[in-house]
Amino acid sequence: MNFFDQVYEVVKKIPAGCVMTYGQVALRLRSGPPAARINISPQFVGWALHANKAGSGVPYHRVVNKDGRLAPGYAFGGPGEQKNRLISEGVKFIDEDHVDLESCVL
DNA sequence: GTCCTGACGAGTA
DNA sequence: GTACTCGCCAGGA
Repeated sequence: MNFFDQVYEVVKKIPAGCVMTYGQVALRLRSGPPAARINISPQFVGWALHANKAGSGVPYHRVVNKDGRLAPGYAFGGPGEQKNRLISEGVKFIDEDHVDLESCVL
C-alpha cells in the first residue's frame, strides 16, 4: 500500500456528481487513518493519478485543482473529454472551464 | 545508484 | 495584489 493506492482509494470514494480538489485529497490523506497517513503535497496527488492508467476504475476526472479547473489536457482524450464525463455525471459548471466546487464539498 | 522531473498549493517578499 | 520559492514522494532516464 503506497501513497499511490491511497490516493486511488480516496478518489474512488468520490461519489458520482461530486468533485474534489487536489488539496482536498492531499488533506484527506494527511488526516486519514494514522496507519496509512502520509505527508503528501497536492502535486503528487495529480502525479499519482497521471501515473495511473486510465481505465483502472479510478474516476480521476472528478479531481480538479483548487480553482475548480480541470487538468490542462493530460486527462483522457483532453479536457473536453474530462468535462464531458463530469457533465454526464451531473457535476455543475460555473464556467466553461470551472466546475462548481460548492455542488459537493466533502 | 543518482539526479531530475512531475496534473499543485501555501506562504513570503 | 502579484510573483516567486519551497515542500512533498516516487518513478523514469
